[in-house]
Amino acid sequence: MTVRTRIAPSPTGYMHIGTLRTVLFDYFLARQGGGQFILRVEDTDQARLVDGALESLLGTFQKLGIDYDEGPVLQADGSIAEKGDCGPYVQSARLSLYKKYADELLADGHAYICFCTKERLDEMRAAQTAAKQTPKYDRRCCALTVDDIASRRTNGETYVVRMKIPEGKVAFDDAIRGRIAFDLSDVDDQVIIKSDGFASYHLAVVVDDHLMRISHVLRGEEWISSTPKQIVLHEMFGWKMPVYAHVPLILNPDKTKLSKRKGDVSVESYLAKGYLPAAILNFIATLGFNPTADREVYTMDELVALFDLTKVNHGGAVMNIEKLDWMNQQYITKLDKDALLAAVTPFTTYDVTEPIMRRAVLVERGRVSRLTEFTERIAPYAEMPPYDASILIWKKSNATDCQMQLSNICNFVTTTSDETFTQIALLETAIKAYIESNGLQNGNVLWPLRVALSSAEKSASPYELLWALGKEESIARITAAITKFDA
RNA sequence: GGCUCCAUCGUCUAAUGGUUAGGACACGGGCUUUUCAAGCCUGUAACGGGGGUUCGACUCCCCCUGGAGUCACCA
Repeated sequence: MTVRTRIAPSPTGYMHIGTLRTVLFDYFLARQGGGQFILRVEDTDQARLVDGALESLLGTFQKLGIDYDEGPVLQADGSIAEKGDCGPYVQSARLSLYKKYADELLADGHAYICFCTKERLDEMRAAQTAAKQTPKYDRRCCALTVDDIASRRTNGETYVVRMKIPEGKVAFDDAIRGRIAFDLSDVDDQVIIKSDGFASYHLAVVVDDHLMRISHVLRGEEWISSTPKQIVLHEMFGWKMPVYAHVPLILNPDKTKLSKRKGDVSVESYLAKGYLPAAILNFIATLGFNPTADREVYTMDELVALFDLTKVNHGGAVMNIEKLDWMNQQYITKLDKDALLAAVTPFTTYDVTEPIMRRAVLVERGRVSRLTEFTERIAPYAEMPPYDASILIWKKSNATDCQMQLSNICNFVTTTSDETFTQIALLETAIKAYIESNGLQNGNVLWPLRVALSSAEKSASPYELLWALGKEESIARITAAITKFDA
């Protein structure tokens, strides 16, 4: 069987972190078996439409580097096209299709027209809730005659179409959790066509999954309880059910479903905070799924090869941001130079193609866990911040010695070859040889040198600083430090 | 409240009847080191409770407890 998975987000303007994980699992499943991964957009709620939301969603797929085989595509000129032969892939363009299938259900007696107003429904639910009953539609409109319905429709009364849930039990085999059963007496007569003529989720998803030949439906755990409605719909149409797999929820620190109120829920916000796409992908893919027992970092190819639906955890997972930070740092460290510079560019106003700033980024990369931290870290390389002369003095030394050491090292740096300045290791060797041959103490020389170059008590090593700043700027900074003692 | 799902360190997780219950993040200590970071070594820390089944349960079954999700003309 060819695996055809799909993700079906509603276009809200951002990609939920939970959606991303489902995307990843869909992607892994499709890619490991030569299947297809399909993107479908569920925009049947007119009230929630957001301008430019689809473009933004597609843009996020591009930024993450996740490709799909069918669905809407954002083109270079900003317009949206589609690929695949099961289109359209946007539900608002499929209305006539849903209408047709709803009519079929109506004709077969599997659905009925309901004129009940929102007010009546609200009252009914309030009463049921007060009586500690599960809120459910009371089927009053089932009693309507054909003539009643015809006249009320011609009078312009608005109505919805509800599916008529039969009696009995229903069950399915979840690919992650195993068999899950429900009693249909607990299931409400779901609205399948809304009064504005749009299909509701339940009808649209069943029709689309069937028409698009979806073999595996991966979705969040919050959908488990609505699955019986979709099973019933499949039975009414006589269609084969896809395999369902409900992935566990991603949680707030308090273990409730991840929500905007309690933290960042969008992939875009993590991107904006300076997390690398690769780190986000790695981190989210291994939330609730553990490929091997002894490793944390995986490439997408490894994940595709190792992914196994039956190994997906059943319980929800709290996002451990500190671990994401750690993982991001791992990825920043491994980035090749050009990729690092390209990644940092959007996050800083400094020109990282300028030699000193470029080297500053390379030196500071090991001390940064998010891209947004670079600006602050490389600022001292662009302009020497003011500092107090007292911090130049090594704890085991004094001002007189400090000034002398700086003068001497300044002379040494002046006579150091340009060739030596091309590599951190060469600088380190040269400085250490200087200290050794003059019978000096590391601290007496290295501490003031480093502070003179960085202006800070905590910083990169003097060798890294010398390399990043270059000979000329280094000498200028050391000279400035020496004169501080004369003031 | 009904229905459904879930349950190993603080967090993410490994273990598929027999382990000193392993790893990662975070935290503590140490090494390295001029400082910071990184790296390396190392420490603290978990099977929710009760019954079964079994020679033997983290692993299988039941109950309890706890947590979560869901009960819309939102998806």
